[in-house]
Amino acid sequence: MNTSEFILDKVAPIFNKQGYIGTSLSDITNATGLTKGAIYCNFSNKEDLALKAFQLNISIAIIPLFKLIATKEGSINKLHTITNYQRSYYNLVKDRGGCPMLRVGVDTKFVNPLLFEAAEKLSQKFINGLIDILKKGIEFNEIKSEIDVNKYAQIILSLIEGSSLLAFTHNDETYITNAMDCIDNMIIETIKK
Amino acid sequence: MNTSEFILDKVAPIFNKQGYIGTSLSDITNATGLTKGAIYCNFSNKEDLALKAFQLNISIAIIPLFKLIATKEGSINKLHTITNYQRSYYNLVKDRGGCPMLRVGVDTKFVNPLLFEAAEKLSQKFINGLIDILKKGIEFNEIKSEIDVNKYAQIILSLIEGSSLLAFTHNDETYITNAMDCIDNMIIETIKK
DNA sequence: ATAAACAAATACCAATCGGTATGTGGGAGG
DNA sequence: CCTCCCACATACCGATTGGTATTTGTTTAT
Repeated sequence: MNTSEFILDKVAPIFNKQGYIGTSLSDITNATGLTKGAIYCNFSNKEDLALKAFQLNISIAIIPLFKLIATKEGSINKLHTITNYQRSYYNLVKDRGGCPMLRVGVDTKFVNPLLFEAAEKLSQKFINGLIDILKKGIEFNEIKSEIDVNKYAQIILSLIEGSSLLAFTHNDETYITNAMDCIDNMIIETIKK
Repeated sequence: MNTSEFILDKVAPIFNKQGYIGTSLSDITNATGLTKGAIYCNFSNKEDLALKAFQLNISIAIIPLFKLIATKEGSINKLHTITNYQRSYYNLVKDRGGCPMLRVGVDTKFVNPLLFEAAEKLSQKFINGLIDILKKGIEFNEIKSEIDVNKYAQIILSLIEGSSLLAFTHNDETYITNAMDCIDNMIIETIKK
């Protein structure tokens, strides 16, 4: 692990907990034990560091899910893979300050266009992935053809993000497990053939 | 409208857009046209101002829903009142930076315990209200007695908050309307007798 | 052996942060 | 008419902000 990776490893959870503006250069130097000289030798500025910290956070929290889905066959199976992944999501990100997509999405919209765009794109990628799963499910006769794929994709992601938010505001994992139960037992049951 | 109210009126949307740390005293003086002397004459400090700005934001965005529910009779009717209110929520808060409960919930957890506690309590009040509606629905034979009231309360609020988040990250109101359709057509239909 | 290249530390910068102490002008009460 | 009071403005405070220029120390290549 080189110095850049070391810095990101120490700093990514802080950015996710305190936000972009809420994380100062002294927070960063304190956490790493390095000086500003070292930070600016490895990153062009605070925004660059924050963006790469966000990428590290999602590479731990969200990208593994995308990769996991890709290995699975069948739309219903892929959807259950998502809910199953999400059931351990609370423990996965609890020490890192919660869902990074959620954090950056609300935190940076009016404050940092670059970071917000990254969160927006990731969220759109998630939606597109869900739409793709549903469309393929219709194509391969797993899912009813009359359903609005866009609508169900939005509902599923709303449940995922909303339950993640509430789980962390109340320190209560059951928000996530109950929301995933809803997807498994109600939503998937009504859309599948 | 006195000076305190004038300040809060100008400042509350800014706090909701930029967050607690992201809103500086100069943001506040610029927005109001007043000086720091006037600000600190009406509020004891920045935290006090932020807390009262949050209370103003929820008095516009969320409290009206609570009051509206109280005027309605019947659990199913109350639930539809919530989804109906939420369908105009995007336009209600779009110029104010989105849902204040969501904003403060993610923004202040590791940064400002006082503000976070306020958001946490409001969120819990929302959940308790939902639980109460569901329990009364069971009591008065509107809702199936075997359902887990806590679970459905969590699911409904997850859909509300999650769809609000996504609507604002993508500037797309349909996230909310589709999530409310889900509550109206799927969730309420499966829990009612 | 020496010089170039590099990463990191040190020292420093103007600007801004939240907050306070003092000044001031205008309205109310005697 | 005077004085007190109070809301707000002005001026100022130390601390911290993000960022940079320079220095130091080590490694590498010639």
